[in-house]
Amino acid sequence: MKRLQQDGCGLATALNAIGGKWKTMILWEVNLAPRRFGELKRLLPGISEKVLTQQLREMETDALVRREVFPGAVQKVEYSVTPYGVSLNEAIGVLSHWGKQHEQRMAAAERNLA
Amino acid sequence: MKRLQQDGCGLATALNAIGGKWKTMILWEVNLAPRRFGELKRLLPGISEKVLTQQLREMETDALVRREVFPGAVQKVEYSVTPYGVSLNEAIGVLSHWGKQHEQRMAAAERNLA
DNA sequence: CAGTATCCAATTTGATACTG
DNA sequence: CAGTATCAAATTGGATACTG
Repeated sequence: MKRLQQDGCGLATALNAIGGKWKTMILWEVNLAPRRFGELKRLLPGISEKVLTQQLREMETDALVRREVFPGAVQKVEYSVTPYGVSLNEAIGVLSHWGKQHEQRMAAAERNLA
Repeated sequence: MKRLQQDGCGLATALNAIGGKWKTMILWEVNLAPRRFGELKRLLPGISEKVLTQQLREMETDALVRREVFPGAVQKVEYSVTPYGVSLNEAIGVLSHWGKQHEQRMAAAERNLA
């Protein structure tokens, strides 16, 4: 992900954190429960392994998720949300709420173009 | 702008509304005061006329901004924020706030990669 | 299982010249 | 002034095969 330029109001930082088509959904899933790599792949139909890996690595760098390896006969890696991730998820919730209130209207506006 | 698929939680709607590199800044500017096309071009260094036009049209479709033409010897077009735009701007404010609180930490994390 | 490595396609953004 | 029209460049996302 290319990072946006800082804008002095903090928004670029937040948008960088959720940039990429899947990060908000990944954050949502690991917020519900710790998830394994394969589990996330299954929960996010359509995502490729490459992209899932990329986004997880970036979120790990941003300390939104934590990656833990459990050694064993079968390798196991678990991704869980950090307190930072929890707080970001809450901020995102406000946006979701806005979207929920406006989705009917926006969808109608789109349709009226056709 | 390609629109995201609806996701049932409203987030896609909100992200579509602010999708595109410049929409949040455009919204911010017209929220401060009604702006003319040329004024926005000046206030958003680096944006091309094509992109500015596109994003304004989409925001107009979504009823986030209102476009008014004032006829005269010299043509004048003014863009102003709508109540919908105001409410979206407030939701975005929450994200900005999160970003503001985390930008030092995130910037440091980025640096530690190098 | 949990990734990497490649290669490719789709989109988005940008530069620029032109117009009513 | 306020755009349109083109063409090109930059990114991102996706499909797939392979590995420890």
